[in-house]
Amino acid sequence: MSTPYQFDHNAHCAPLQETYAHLSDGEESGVVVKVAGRVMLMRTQGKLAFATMRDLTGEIQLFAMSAITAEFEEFAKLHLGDWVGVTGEVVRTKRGELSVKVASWERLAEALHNFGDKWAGITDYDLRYRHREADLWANATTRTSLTRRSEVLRSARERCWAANFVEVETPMLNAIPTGAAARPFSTHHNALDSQFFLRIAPELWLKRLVVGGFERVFELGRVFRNEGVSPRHNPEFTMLELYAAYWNYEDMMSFTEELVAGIAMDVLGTTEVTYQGREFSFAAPWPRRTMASLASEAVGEEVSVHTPREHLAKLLSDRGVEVHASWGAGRCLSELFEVTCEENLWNPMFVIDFPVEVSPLSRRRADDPELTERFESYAAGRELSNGFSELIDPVDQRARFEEQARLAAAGDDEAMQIDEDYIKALEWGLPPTAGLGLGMDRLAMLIADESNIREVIAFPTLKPLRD
RNA sequence: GCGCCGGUAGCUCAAUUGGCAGAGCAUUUGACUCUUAAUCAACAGGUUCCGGGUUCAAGUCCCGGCCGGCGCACCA
Repeated sequence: MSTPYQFDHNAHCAPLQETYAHLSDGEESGVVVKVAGRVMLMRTQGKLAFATMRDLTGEIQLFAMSAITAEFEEFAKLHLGDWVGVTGEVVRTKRGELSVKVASWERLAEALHNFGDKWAGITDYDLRYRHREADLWANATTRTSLTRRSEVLRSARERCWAANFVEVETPMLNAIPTGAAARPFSTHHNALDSQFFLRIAPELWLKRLVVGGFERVFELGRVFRNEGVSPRHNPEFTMLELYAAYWNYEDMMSFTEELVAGIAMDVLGTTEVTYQGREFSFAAPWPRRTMASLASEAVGEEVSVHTPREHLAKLLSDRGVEVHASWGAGRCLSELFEVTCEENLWNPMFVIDFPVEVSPLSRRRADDPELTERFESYAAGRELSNGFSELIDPVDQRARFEEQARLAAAGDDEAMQIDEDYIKALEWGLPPTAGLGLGMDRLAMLIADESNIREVIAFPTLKPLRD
């Protein structure tokens, strides 16, 4: 059966429901519209048929009568899920349901599979994730969560544009995977006969653009990390990274809290959110606490990056953490913070002043060179963003990279590699600059009130089926 | 990668101690001029994820594999 190549629809369900809310039972509007969508339910009754049709915006009933509907018998045999285009008058039935009284109709496409049980929908995770197109019709929460994600991305972009950040794109195929501590995916370019890695962060490229004179840049894009899959981790995820010349990390924290609160405002109309049954507020300002003070509070004694390394190591092993020989006091303090504090940080908060040992791209604090001007924001027990005053000194940067290379040699497969091109870029002069990386999937989870990252990713990474 | 749990009709789910593999919806056929998950009647629908094993008998017990959920690890 051939189907049309085109259909001129001129109305959507939800606006019709609104426009004709005043029609009383049995009243006819006299207005003919053309609507299109999928048949979700069908109730036939002899020479009448009632279908529930859904489009992007909502649902409306299609009211067919053998007396006035062309090809009535065929209409009554439509399958659940079939796409139809319908021309008819907007009426309200005697029983009060706003309807399009079908004069003529066309089947635009046939659905060979249904969209699950018409009451329970589709619940099987495997089916939902592998065939999101069906899940989207079967489950309203899938539609709202993915829509929220889209709105979060739109809001973030518009707010960056409004703050005079220029949107740029940097390479995803990188000869050296760098800018974060993570294991990369590798691939091969045939014509160049070269190994490439999918980027784990766009950070160094973006700072090179600042060297080049773009004072404010941002990139909203995918990064790839070859690590575990969990309800909070997808191998490819979306990060907003931005850099502002002449700012320090204090400026960037202010921008971050305003940005996130603004996104919540744009998408939800409020900064007060309920996540998994617990409330919190995105409203700025967010508290700023040093890592050392939070860790001290948690362990019940004063600790800092200057606490003897062996004492920090003991506090860690007391808590069941295996301490590696290569860890210095800074790494130990950072680990101590993570095991004692991280998951308790429910309300949005900035954790600041990270040890230089775990921050190879951050600028040292002027008053304490063992610490950096670095922050991470936390909400609902999860890291949401990471930012710092950028290290602009090429000599110090080379020393940091060399330290990373030593860690790599000692078996740390997430340590960074030395990037000579980046050091050369710094030698041309990076002005004082602050940067931010914000995990957009995590933010979308908070906004959409989803506990699994896959619910805010249309097609999450799954193991291919094989046999 | 490790641990726990799960996989039964297209979808949602049953199946007692190891004892004939079932229901609702969808599909097919029929009835019905105001239905709302319409209703009523009937037909059909199965490699119980895959492969071995134990047993008179396996959806159920054992071993291996595949895929998924959750937790841990890694990480954002």
